[in-house]
Amino acid sequence: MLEIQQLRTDLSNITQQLAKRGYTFPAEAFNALEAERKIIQTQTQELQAQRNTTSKKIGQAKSKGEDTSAIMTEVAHLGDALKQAENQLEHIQHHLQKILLEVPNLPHISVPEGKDETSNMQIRQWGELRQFDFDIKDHVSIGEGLGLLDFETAAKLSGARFSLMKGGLARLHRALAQFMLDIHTLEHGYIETYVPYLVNRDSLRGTGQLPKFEQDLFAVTTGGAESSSAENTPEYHLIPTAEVPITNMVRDEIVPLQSLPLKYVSHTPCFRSEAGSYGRDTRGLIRQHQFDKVELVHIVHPDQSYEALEQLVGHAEKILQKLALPYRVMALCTGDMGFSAAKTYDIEVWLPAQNTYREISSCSNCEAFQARRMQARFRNENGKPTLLHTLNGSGLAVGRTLVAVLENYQNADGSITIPEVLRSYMNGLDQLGSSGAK
RNA sequence: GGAGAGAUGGCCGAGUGGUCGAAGGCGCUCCCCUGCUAAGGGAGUAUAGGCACAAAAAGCUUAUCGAGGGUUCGAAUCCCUCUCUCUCCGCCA
Repeated sequence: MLEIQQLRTDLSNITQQLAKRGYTFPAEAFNALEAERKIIQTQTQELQAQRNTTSKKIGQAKSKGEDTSAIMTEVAHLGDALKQAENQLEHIQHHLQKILLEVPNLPHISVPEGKDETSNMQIRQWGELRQFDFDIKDHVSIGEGLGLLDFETAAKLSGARFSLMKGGLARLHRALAQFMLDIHTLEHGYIETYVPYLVNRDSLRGTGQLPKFEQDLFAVTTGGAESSSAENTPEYHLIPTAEVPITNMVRDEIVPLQSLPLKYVSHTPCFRSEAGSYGRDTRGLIRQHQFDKVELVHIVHPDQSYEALEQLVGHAEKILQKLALPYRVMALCTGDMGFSAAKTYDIEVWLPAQNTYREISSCSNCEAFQARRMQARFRNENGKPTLLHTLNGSGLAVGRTLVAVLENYQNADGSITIPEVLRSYMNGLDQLGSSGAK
């Protein structure tokens, strides 16, 4: 959410900046509402002041035992006028709020301008692409070839865009998550958290998923309850990312200055409806309704958020480096960034079978955008409550990392070499496949 | 799911219709006193918004005692709904 004062005083500039991301701010509607708001609010407050002073007078008179009927008739008509003004004001404020909640964040000055991903800018590249001397397979063929990846059964159990892993593959998946958690907690100083996977609407509004992106979420109703009618809106949604529960820990809080920065990591499943992505990435583990992710969140002093963003990306990169998976870091352009982000780096891992880099992490500085929605503040140097800055990033998406490991570490016989750093999590196993791992 | 109790400022806690944004205490800040890191005295100490203004300060003003609604000229206080916490019972991985 943007600051409304900024919109009042600096509208044309803001409209211009939002246009860079392809968002058209409804300036005329906003101005009209603001003009109306100003009049009605002033009027309402005047009526309230009038009511307050006369009520006080009545109180004073009564305590002296004086007759109050004269004053009483004076305020008799106040009530209706006041109620009407209050209703009108509330209506306008609602409308304004609705507009505000749907406006995306302003891009940081350093963000490259552009319409879509073709304008994203490569920042750096890491690792050597492996040369294969055999015909490589994609992760689906590899996993199914091993008999450890089974989309058919997953479809029977649930439907499209679900997966089922077994044996060594399921374990490798777990190993990856454990490995990531250990690096982030032991080497990068994050606090491990276990969080709810079902959250309420306030939380989703706080991080920006609601009200605009409800169709991307899964909603949950209590068993046996009336199916969700308009009145009966679902109480919970499945988290699309751990960013939601983690970041919302500071919602409506004022944290002490000394506790900053807060750095949290959590491994959770994520649930996304993938509405509007029909036909995209239908094969394999890349785009699933349910996937695991290790999420990193920073809650920081506003002066430090861009420094924190660099650190955050570095922490995610570290995982790929330790796994020896080649990747590149991209700065997203204005048109490709998410709703809440002021600046985003994507990390893209090399997938040899697709002969391309694919997104495996997205690290964003949301500045005060989420904090303003959440009223997440800290007590600053002068003791004043001040909005925090929030950042989040994947460190990393576990399923996609598994895809990268399968494809980059495949052998000619269809087996997989287990990356060195994961072997201690695999009971010392160094290969999945021919040597007979079940 | 059943029965009961509760939710007040950074914290504790008083307040059952009128001058209450809220006693008192603790904590914190500043000042005074004090031959010394003690004791004492004094002052201050919520947040968000609106108006006006070039801007800041000051000013005027509104809202907020878990949330929302209601009664009333007037609500922390009365009524209704909801949320959360605690105790006991039931059920449950």
